[in-house]
Amino acid sequence: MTNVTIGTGSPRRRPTSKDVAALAGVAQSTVSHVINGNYPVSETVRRQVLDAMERLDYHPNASARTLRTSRTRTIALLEKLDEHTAGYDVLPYLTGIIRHAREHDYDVIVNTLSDDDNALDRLSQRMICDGFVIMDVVEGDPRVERAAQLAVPAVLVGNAVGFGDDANVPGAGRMPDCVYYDYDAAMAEIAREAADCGCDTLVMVRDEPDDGRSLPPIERTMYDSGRREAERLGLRTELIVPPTGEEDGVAAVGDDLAAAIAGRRAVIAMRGVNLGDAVRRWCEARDIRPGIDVSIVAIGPVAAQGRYPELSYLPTRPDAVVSAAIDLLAARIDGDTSPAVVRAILPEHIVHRGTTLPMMTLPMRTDSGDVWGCGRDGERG
Amino acid sequence: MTNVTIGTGSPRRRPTSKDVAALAGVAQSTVSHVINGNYPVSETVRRQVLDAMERLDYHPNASARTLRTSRTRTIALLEKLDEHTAGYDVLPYLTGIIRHAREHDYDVIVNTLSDDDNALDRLSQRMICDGFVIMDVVEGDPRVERAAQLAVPAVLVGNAVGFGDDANVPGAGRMPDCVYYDYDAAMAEIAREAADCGCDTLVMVRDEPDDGRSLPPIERTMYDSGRREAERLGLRTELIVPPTGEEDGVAAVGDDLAAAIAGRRAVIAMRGVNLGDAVRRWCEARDIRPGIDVSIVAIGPVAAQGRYPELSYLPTRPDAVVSAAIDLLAARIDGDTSPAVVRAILPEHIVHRGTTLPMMTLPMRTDSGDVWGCGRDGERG
DNA sequence: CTGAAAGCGCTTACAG
DNA sequence: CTGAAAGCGCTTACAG
Repeated sequence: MTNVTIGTGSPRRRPTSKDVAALAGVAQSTVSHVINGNYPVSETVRRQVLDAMERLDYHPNASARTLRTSRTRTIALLEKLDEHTAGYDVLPYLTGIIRHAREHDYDVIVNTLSDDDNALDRLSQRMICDGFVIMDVVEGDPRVERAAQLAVPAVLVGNAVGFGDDANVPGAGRMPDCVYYDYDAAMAEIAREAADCGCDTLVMVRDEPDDGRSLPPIERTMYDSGRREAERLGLRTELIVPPTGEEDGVAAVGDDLAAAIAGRRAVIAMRGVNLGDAVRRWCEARDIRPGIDVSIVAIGPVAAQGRYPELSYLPTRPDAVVSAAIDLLAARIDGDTSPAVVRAILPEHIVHRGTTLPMMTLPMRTDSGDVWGCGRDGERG
Repeated sequence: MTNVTIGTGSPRRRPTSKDVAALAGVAQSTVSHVINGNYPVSETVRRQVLDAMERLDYHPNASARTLRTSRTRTIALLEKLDEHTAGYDVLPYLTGIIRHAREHDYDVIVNTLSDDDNALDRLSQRMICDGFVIMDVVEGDPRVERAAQLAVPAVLVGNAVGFGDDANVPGAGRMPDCVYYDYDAAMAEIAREAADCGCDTLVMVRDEPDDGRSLPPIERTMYDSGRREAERLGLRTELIVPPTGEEDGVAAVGDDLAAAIAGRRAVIAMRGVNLGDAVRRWCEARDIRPGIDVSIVAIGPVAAQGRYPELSYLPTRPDAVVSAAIDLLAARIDGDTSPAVVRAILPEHIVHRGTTLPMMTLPMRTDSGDVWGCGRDGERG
C-alpha cells in the first residue's frame, strides 16, 4: 500500500522493470525473462522477481513493450452504426468480439463512425492496432481493397462481398479473411423443417425493399436459396416484399400475406426478429393463430430470446461467427500466411417457441378436418 | 507508391522520423518540431519536412510517442452489456462517446464484459489508456472507489451514485466526475406540460419492478419528483408497477391502468420507449386512442425516432450527456485538477408525435362534451 | 541460468 | 531557428 497516491500529493512514479530488478537483486533482463517465460529462469530467482513485482505493484508498460515488439495487443473493430441500427443485432457481435479478443489477450478499439473514412489507415499506419475486424461491408466497399493493402491483417465479418467469383482484389496485397453466417443455408433449413412436418407453403417476407440503396449482400441470395430448396421438396413458395421492415410494412402487404397463407399449411419465414414479431402481431390481430394456424420463423440473433420470448427463430450464431473471426485474425497476427479463408457459419436448428409448434409434432389438418401429428420420417396421410 | 507491399514480398520497413529527417536534410528533432508545432520552424524547412513525410508516406508511431509523452491518446469505455440490454439505448451513447473522443483525437477502447472485473486496473496500470468513461454504475459499485484511486481520471456517465450527500469516497484519491440525464427533472417536465394543457392526471408506469435487484438509481427518485411536481400543479398522480417492462407487464396491470385513466384527461408517462410502445398498443387494443383520449409520453433516447415513429417522447439527450462527459475527461487528462463535477443534463421539451396531440393545442373535453383548444397561458374554462 | 548492452521511434530540454 | 543527445520502459540477441 505504499504506492497509493494520497490526496493531492504528487503521484509517485510508476515502478519499472528496472526497479523490480533492483529490488530483486537481478538484471532487468531477468525480470523480462520471468514475465515472458521465453528464457529459462531458476525457481529461486523467479520467486524473488515475482515477489519484488508484487511488493512494488509493478505492471509492465504497454507502450514500451509495443515499441520493442511491434505488437500492440489491440485490435480495431470497424462497424458503422447510426441511430437506426437495431441494437440487439449489433450487441452480440460487439460483446462477442470483445470477449474473444480478450481471450486472446487483445483489447478492442471500437470505431462506429460512418464519416471516419480513414480510421483504417490511421489505426494501421500509426501502429495503433495489430489487426482489424470490419463489419457491415457492402458491395463495392472501398475498405475491402484498402484492407488488402494494409500492413496488418483484417477479417471481414458478416458478409462475403467481393469474394467467391470475384475474389481478386485489384492491385497488390493479401485478401482479408471473411466469416459470415450463411443466410442461404438458413432459409434452406427452414424450408427443410417445413417440409419435414408436412407444410405445403413457404412464405418469405423480405426484410427490406429493393429501394435503390443496395440490399445487404446477405439478402441477395437467401430468398432464391429458400425457394430452390422449397421447390425441390415440393413446397409452394411466395416472396412478399413490404415497403418497410416494420409493422407498417407488414400492414401494407397484408392482403398479399393473407392470400399467401389462406387455406395453406404455411411457414412464414423472414430475416429479423422485429419483422417476425410484426408478422406475429399482424396474424394475431386477424385471429390467425401462430403456432396453430401458421408457423412463423424469424432468422435472428439469440438476443431475440429476451426481447421476443414467444417468437420461434433460427439463431444467427453471432458468437460462432465472431469466435471464428477472432481466431482467424489472431492467427494472422501471429504470422499465419496461408491463403485467405472464407468461412460460412452454418445454421443449426430452429428454436421452437410460441409461433411454431415443435416441427416434429406439429398438428396437421387433413381435408376432412382431422388433426394428427407427424414424425420426421414423414408418416403422412 | 514505392511503399506498398507487393504480393508476398517481405513488407518494407515503415519509415521513421529519422528517414524523414534524412530525406529532408534536417535533424530528427526538426521533424518532430514540424509535426507537433511546439517549436518555431522556418517556412522553408517546414515545407521540406512536410514534403519528405508525404513522399515516404510517413506516419508517426503511436507507441513511441506514448512511451515518450506518457499519453496514449486512448480512452477506455467500460459498459457492462448483456444480451438483454436494449441496444438502441446503448448505441447513441457508444457512438456519441466515440465521436466526441475522436474530436479530441482519442481512440476508444471498449470493454463490455460483465466478468472482466479488473479491466479498470489492467488498462490503467499498464498505461493502455489516458482515462475512463464508466457507464451503468450501480449503487455501491466498487468501480467508483476504484476509479478514485486510479492514476488516470475517470468520468461516470448516466448515474450520480455515491455523489451528493455521500460524495466522500473512503480512502484517498480524487472523486471521478459524473454526468447524467436528469430523470427527476424529466418527469417534472412532463407533469408541467400536462398541467399546461389542462390534464388532470399523471399516470406513471414504472419501467421495472422493485424485485430485489437494485433499481437503477435514476429510477429511485423520478417518480417522486413527478408526483411532487404534479401535485404542486394540482394534478392527481398514480404510479403503476408492472411485473415486467414489456408488453406482458402492461397486460398484467391492465385493470389498474384502465382505472387510472378512466374518465380522466390523463398523461401516461414512463421511462423507456419499449414500455411506451407497449402501453400504446395496449390502449389501441382497448379502443383508447392515444393522442385523443389519452396522452402517452415516453422518456427515451432519440433513437426512438426511428423505431417507434408514432410515439411522443421526451428525449434523454445522450449526445449532450456524452459530449459533456468527454469534455470533462479530456480536461482532466490535460491536467485540470479543479474539484469533481457532477453535471445534470436537463430535459428539453416533449417531442409531440402520434401519441400526444401538440400540448399547446390539445383538444379538451369539458363536462358538456365541448372540445376546445388551450394556450400555454392557461386560458381555460 | 544470468546480465550488460543495444535499440524500438519518438520528444524534449539544451546548446548553438 | 536548428541539431546532437538523452531517455521514455521495455525485449532480445549475445556473451559469459
